Amino acid sequence: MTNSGNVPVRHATMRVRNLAVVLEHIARHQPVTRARLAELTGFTKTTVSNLVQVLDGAGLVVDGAPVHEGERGRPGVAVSLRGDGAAGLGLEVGVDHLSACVLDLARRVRYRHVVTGDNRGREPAAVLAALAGLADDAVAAAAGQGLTVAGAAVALPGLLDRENGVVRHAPNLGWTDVPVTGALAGLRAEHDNEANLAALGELWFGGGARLGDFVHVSGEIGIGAGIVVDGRVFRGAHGFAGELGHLVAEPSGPPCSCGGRGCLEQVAGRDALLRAAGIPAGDAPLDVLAARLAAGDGTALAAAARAGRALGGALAAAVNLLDPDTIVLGGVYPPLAPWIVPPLRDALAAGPGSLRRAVPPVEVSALADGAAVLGAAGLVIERLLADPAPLLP
Amino acid sequence: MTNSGNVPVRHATMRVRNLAVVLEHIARHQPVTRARLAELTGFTKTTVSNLVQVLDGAGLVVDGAPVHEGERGRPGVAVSLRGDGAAGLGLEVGVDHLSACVLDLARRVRYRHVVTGDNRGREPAAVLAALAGLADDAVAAAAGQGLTVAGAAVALPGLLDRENGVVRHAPNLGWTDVPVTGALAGLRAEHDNEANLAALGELWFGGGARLGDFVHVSGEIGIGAGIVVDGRVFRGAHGFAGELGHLVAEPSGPPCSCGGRGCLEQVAGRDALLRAAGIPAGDAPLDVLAARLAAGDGTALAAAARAGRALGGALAAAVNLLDPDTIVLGGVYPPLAPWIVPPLRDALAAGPGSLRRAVPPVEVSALADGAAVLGAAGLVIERLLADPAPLLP
DNA sequence: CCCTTTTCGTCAACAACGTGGACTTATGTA
DNA sequence: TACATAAGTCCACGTTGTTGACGAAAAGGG
Repeated sequence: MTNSGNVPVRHATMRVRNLAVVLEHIARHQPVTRARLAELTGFTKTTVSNLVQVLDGAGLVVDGAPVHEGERGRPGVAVSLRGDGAAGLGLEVGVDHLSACVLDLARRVRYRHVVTGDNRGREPAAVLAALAGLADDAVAAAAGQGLTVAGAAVALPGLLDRENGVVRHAPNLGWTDVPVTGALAGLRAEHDNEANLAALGELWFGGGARLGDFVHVSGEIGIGAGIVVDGRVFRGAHGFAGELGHLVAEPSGPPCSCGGRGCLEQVAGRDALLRAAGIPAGDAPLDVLAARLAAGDGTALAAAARAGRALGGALAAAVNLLDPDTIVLGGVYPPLAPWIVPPLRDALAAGPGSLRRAVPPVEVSALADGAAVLGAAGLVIERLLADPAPLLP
Repeated sequence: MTNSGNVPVRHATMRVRNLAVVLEHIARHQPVTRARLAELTGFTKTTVSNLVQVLDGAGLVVDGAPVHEGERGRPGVAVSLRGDGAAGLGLEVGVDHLSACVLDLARRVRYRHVVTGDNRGREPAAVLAALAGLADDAVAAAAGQGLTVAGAAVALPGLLDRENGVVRHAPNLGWTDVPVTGALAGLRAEHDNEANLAALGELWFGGGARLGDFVHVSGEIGIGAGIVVDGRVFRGAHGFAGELGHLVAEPSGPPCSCGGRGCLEQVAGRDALLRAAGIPAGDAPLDVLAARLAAGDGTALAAAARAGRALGGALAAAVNLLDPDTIVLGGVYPPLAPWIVPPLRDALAAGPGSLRRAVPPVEVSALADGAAVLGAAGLVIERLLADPAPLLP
């Protein structure tokens, strides 16, 4: 009976929606004439003019120089997003870093800052205070470029209650039931899982034309998956969907903090991988791992192959249940891809699902660390473009 | 970049949408006064009156007797759906039956018919012709009650290309690349997987107030899952999501037609279960199985326990990836539930996912066979209620 | 160099639709 | 019988997209 999304529409609703339509097309096609916008949207030229006028009045767009699109005829006026208009702030609490990122309405990166430092031992309040400091710096830096931060999104590595802004359980930070709402003074903030936001980062900033249907594997200490369908994140009933890390990879494998046995992240997670490869904690252990793999170290190769097989098996289950178009590996995996992907592909192809059609291609994210912050900031922009009402006077 | 759903809104769009809002509220609250509709929807009384007038003109609703809701004041006029208005036709091609079902706009069952008979040996064309016959009978029967069938949906047991109306692969029917579009003369028909429609059947007709977030396990010869989130079916990128039957239940188990090994449906599917229990093909083998279980037959009990454990393991994976609120067992499982559910719950609870919160409750569908036809017909109604435009003059 | 063609953007009249308040009708209570 | 209360309708109005005409600005042809 729950048929959400069927809500009364009044004139004001119609207006906001149509403003969003025009704004999105402007964002997507950057310098665009009103005439072209009319073609793109299906509105009449008059309506486009009116809507653009409103957006202009709100300081979101500007008229630029005349441009010549066709062969003959009067040139149109290029409408563009204002570089000094609204912006979105992305923040990330990682296990070993905090980061911030500011995007303008065209999703161009305008500011970026990362602070490394282990957050595992610190009090949640101290971490959140440091994050708020980062946010203040970012807002100030944005203001220096004439940008007004209109909202924020925070990526957190754990299961969280988005409604109430509480981190329910973040095992790798050691957080349980930590309220995060209100940590950011005076900013409308939204909180989401790191894996979900990393997937959105891949959607908007990933190499090439990433279509809107994929599963992004976020390999960190834990392993999460961001499920993107038709350009939107699939979250399940409570927002906990995509917990790839606790699928069973080896039924009689090592015990996991979740109470299970042989969970994927005990085989293919960052720490498990390093342990199996015999690499001690230290500076840049992943670089060490990559070097040993390149050098042909047997222990390291075996660990990578085992991780690849385990990932492939878990992804076979994900393919059966979620039917993604593509699989993208992110997090710590890209540098290890040459050794992990082949066994992964084998396990994936051997697993069931071959019945239906070709197994989805496995790609490797070109994004370095920070897919999640980018996704977080991009999400703020997404929300603004979809509903510019808060930006109007 | 694919941000579907952001489409220009014009006056006509607004109207249709608002008509849908009012119509849905009428369907949901059956005899309702205009004043109450105004409260429910948030429209003014005037607007409600206008919208109801349009719906009345289209023959979708009627004014009934005056009703007295409050203590004092003028009584309101009860607006109801017309019993002799539009209807939805659901059809199902099962492995051993064909069935049809007609629902009115209030989703009341107005006609139902099942023809048993094995479809495995028959030509697809013959099966589809028989189905068309059933459809004709149903349309005629509906007409006899003053109902006009406005659309149809067909449930099919296999993977299908919904865009083009082609059954890509239905292993249990032996169909491959069978076009099903056009089989139904003069009816706008939609085709969908049996598991998806059975889940919708459970949503609309299942016992009690079934919330809009659950996974419905459709246990037949194959095992499919219908994933319902916020009242809508999750289909994945190509419409193949929910293929629970080919998750690996026993890594070194029996080979499967999909090319894998130890697939869930080779352990917990109908035929696998009967085979393991030592029950030969014959009349009502499931009744035989239930009887032997009740009698304490060791072989049967072992088979059921094994199936339960396998289901629990597969569902643990589904819980991690999909985060459902509830799990509902349907298809052949309800009569076997006393023997299958306990080991299933154990395996589900032991499996990972316990980290996040309580494991979702496992419920048993109260719907006998035919959840899929009901879901199919209900889907047609859903579409009509969400967009009554085709019904307007 | 002027004139025609083509395209862009705007303006004014118009139409669709929800809103607000007044008005009528029907019921109950004092 | 008088008054309060609630349901439903009527009419003037505001908002918003549409239609068609018009002026503006460029390119090509004679």
